[in-house]
Amino acid sequence: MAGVSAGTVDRVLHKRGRVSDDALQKVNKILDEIDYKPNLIARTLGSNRTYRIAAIIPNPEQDPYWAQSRAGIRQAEAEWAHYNVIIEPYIFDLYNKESLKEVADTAFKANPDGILIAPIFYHEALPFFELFATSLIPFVLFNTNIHEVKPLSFIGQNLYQSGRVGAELMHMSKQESGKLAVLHINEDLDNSVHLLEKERGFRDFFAEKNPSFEIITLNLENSEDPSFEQKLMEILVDPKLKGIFVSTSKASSIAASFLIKKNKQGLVLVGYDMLEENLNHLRSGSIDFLINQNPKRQAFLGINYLADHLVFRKTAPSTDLLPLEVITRENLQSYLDSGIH
Amino acid sequence: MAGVSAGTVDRVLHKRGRVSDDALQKVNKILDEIDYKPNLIARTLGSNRTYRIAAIIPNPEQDPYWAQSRAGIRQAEAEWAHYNVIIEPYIFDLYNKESLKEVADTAFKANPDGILIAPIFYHEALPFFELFATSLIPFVLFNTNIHEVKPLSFIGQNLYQSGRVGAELMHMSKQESGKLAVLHINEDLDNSVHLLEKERGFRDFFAEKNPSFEIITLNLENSEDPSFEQKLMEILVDPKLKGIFVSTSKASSIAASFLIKKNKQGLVLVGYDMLEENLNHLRSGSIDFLINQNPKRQAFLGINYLADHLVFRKTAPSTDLLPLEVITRENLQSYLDSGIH
DNA sequence: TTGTAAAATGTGTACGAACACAATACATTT
DNA sequence: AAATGTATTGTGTTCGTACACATTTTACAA
Repeated sequence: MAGVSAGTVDRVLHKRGRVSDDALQKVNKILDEIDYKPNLIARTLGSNRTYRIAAIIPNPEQDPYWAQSRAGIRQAEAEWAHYNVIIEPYIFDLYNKESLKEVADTAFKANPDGILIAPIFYHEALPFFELFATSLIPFVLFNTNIHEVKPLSFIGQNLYQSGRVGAELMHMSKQESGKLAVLHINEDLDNSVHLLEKERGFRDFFAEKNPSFEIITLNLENSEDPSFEQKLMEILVDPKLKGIFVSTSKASSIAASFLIKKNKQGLVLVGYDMLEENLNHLRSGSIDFLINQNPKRQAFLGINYLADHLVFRKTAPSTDLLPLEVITRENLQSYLDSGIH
Repeated sequence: MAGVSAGTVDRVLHKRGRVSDDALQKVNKILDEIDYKPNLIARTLGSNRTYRIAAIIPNPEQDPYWAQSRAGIRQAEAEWAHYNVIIEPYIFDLYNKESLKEVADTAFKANPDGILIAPIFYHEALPFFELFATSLIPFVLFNTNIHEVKPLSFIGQNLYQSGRVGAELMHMSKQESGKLAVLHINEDLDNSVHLLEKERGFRDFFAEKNPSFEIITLNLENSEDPSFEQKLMEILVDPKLKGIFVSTSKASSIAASFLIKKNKQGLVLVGYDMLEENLNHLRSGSIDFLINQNPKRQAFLGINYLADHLVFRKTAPSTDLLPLEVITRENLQSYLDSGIH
């Protein structure tokens, strides 16, 4: 149509240079006129290349939360296998910050076409993003946002709002004023910034809606700690305590088990995530609500955004904040039945 | 590899016949050995055909609920455009059963490759499914299930469980016993079967968990009906009334507006769906909870299943019951932000 | 005018299938 | 044995693009 060969059109389309101004004009004119859209199918067939995506995540065996992320990656991998997209997992130790560095380094040296990473250790992860950027390797963050870097995409949740939802649920089920506890169980100080965001949302909600509630914070480093039980007990004995908001997924079932052990009833317990143990507590009534952070879907989407970017040149959303799903006893099954939705 | 030509392999792969037993054996042996998986990309390129999907739905302009379905179809259409999948909408009158028949007939005569239908009029829709089946046109039902027919897929929700969730939410926020009203506003008798499913779930929950609640049912045919206000008022004046469970999306905001108009406060109102009006009531507090039926996603998935079936020969789930999402004031925005998720 | 390198352009094949059509093999009839 | 028909098998083109490579044009110096 433009009176030039396919080769020239190809050069224009891919900006490979080596095209005269004259030809460039002619081709672009036609391209514009016919509103040319490349056939993505033919493109992937033609280029016939394999894309490798490195997935840098904590060891799934150390925490069921991360096992769900792993599952999401697996699912995405299956869907993209047809397009010659390969996922290479790089697993680091959840309790060892140095391990993240080593693993990320290995991943980088493998020179992948894209990187998905859960940068749960801020300081250790930070230097890598420059590396990725200068090497022009697109990378996607999930679970933990790091605002300074500009990833292809971040996938997670609004933590502040998440805390507000937790507060709302608690307020809903306990109208009479009293005492509420925010419980953090976390061995990592860096990560506590994120947990504090949830707490801030939680407190803000009550400050606005019902300041008569007294809210206390309980920071526990480790559930295996000998002082753990004692510290938790101090708070639980207070008869005015109406509810507990637990800021992490693993801790939710720990807290619930503790309540059962101490035979404390009538407390509202709001926790996080659909881990097997949490679900059991939800079913039996020792946990009242779970807010679903959907680690599976987060990782799934992360791979999707990368693959779509690589294979189809689609633009990924710079941030994708997943809905704050409220899981109760009655809607639980519907969530389990519906796959990743 | 099997010592035969590509043509013979093609015949074996597609079961076109005209292959000797000998060749069949040889090809199948190799196919099995190398675990042959067709390249779906190359297949769509090679076959180079266009698929037409007929979408038979109520007029989106008559109801915001159906407007959301329409939006879901649009979104799916955009994603499948690359694969030469075309959606042809067939719109029928939400308030005219005959219209469904006419429109479905037209759709069928256009001889589409697949059909998505919201069969809200049971009797009128029923005969078409035989037609579709004998013509070997795959069809997907959404919103309303019709058990007798065997569609490629049904997409909807567990209505009984949905009622239970509504009850659970109400019970959560009103511990003191009292009276509760189930409100149906619906001009269609057939459809009321579905609403009754929700009611059954609602009642069952309280029967199990707290039988001391008295539950009454209010069936209203039309909000424009002159007796509408009077009938509703009769119930509202009862000081023991603690909450209202509204079984349809459109009615949710009608009920909320009514409460505001009559200045009734302190009632828990549980309704359905993220329609604009409902969201406003949720934000202002006149609606407490919405259960999201996700009409947009239902239709979106319906097209997806059909297109995946046609283009990639993927097997669709015979039924896909979407999660019963609980929308509150605090998590509302997160749902709005996250697209179709 | 010629030579030469760089710039610009064109050509051909591959990607992995689908499908139309040609060609061959085999059995049966004459 | 030739002719015919049918069953089986093979070949070639196409889909829309990517990319390697060949070819042509241009600019400039000798």
